[in-house]
Amino acid sequence: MVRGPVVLVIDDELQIRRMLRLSLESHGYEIIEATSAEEGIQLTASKHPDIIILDLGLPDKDGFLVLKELREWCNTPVIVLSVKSSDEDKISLLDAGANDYITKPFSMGELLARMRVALRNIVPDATEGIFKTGDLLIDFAHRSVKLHGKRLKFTPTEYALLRFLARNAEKVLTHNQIINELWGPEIEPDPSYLRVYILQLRRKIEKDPSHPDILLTEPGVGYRLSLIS
Amino acid sequence: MVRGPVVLVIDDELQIRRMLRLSLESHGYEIIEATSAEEGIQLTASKHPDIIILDLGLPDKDGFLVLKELREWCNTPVIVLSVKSSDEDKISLLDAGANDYITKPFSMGELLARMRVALRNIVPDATEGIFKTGDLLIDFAHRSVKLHGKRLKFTPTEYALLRFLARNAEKVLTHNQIINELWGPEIEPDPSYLRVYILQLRRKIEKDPSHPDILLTEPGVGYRLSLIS
DNA sequence: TATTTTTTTAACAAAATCTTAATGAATTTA
DNA sequence: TAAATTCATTAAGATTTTGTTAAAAAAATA
Repeated sequence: MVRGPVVLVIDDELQIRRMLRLSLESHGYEIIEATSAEEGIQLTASKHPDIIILDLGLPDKDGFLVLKELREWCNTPVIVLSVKSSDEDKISLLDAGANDYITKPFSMGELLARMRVALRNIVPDATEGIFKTGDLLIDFAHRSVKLHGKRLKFTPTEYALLRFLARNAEKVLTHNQIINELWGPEIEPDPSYLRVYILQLRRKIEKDPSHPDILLTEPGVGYRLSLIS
Repeated sequence: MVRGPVVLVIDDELQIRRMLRLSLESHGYEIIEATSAEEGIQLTASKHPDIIILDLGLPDKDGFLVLKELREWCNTPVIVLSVKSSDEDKISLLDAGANDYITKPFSMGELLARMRVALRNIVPDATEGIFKTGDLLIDFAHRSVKLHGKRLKFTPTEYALLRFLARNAEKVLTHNQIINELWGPEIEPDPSYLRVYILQLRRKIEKDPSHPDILLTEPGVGYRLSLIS
């Protein structure tokens, strides 16, 4: 028996969940349901759905934040459902990583079609979930970094830098690319304090910070996180 | 200079084209316009746009057929614009390969956001941006150069020179062409230190730097990177 | 508010790169 | 063949970039 794609429906309204379950199952999908943001995030981590339908207006957390949190470590397609909303909301959700945005009431046929679009556009991502190089292990879902099995602490900026480098392992990232990623395009790209952060990361993850094995300098260009088997 | 993504707008209405051109250009896109389906298909083939905005209701051909035809040979993202339409039309267009569907009148912000979604979902072609000759392999996206699978280091100028030569493999490049590319047109074209860099490259990529196989001298003219199978 | 943590700035040391110049080898020209 | 031109090679000083430290400023936490 061929198992269809697994859909995670995150919605607190029973009506909608029931309706989606019926329609989706009759189209060969397998359904998982979450009734809160927290549960939704947990199920995403544990069940690895193929696609997520996220209703806005959950009781426990703003949909925008849910998406942001998900996108920190996974890029499963997300289709956002919402009663109605301003253009700004739509835009910010799409930019936060939503694949599509559908306004209620919607036609089931359209939702199904847009799900098919999202599923066929899946970007294969090698660095999903867990990253490993040498003795360093990063678990994006739990925002945890371990060296020799021992957990390390990172400030938000340090972690953002490490994550960006890890997501682009073996790729040379220019100073500007890194600064844009961390501080946004408005900030004057002054590499001077990028160096400070690089040093701080090296002090935490390298055996000998002045002779790095993992976080390498590419002189005149930027930095690169190397993959060590 | 960074060139923005190239957008092909296929629309017969001057008003819409003008509006899109203004907005998109102000957001850094480069615009190509087609006023008919036929022209749109031709321009897609000749100009290789990064994304296509296809208005339905073209005079010469049904939008659905245009999309079908495009999808036979290319998978550039297509966003469909349309005045209004039935759910079935939407669904059949999405299933025919459209990445998104927007109903007129639409908010420019939303169109831009959905374009960003479509552009970030593009699956990068792994073999694109990779150059190979003999045992030498250059990955432009990663800025990595490997010889026998071992990564080599290059200074910014060395890399710029190697990249320029590789991008123009088998072509004889004059001293002036190379110097213009690397140091800009203001610099007095003195070939003397181009030689220094050529030597440095040879030392890194050639088996026997004094009898180069790859980076060849064309006496009296310039240099050439040869392709070895 | 006081304390701690994190971010940002600034200054100097260290390292890498760029540029120049000088010399010998190879090639072309007279 | 000798002279002239072009090319290869080396090395060293100048310049730019990066590493490192420490302290001030800002933000978060108690």
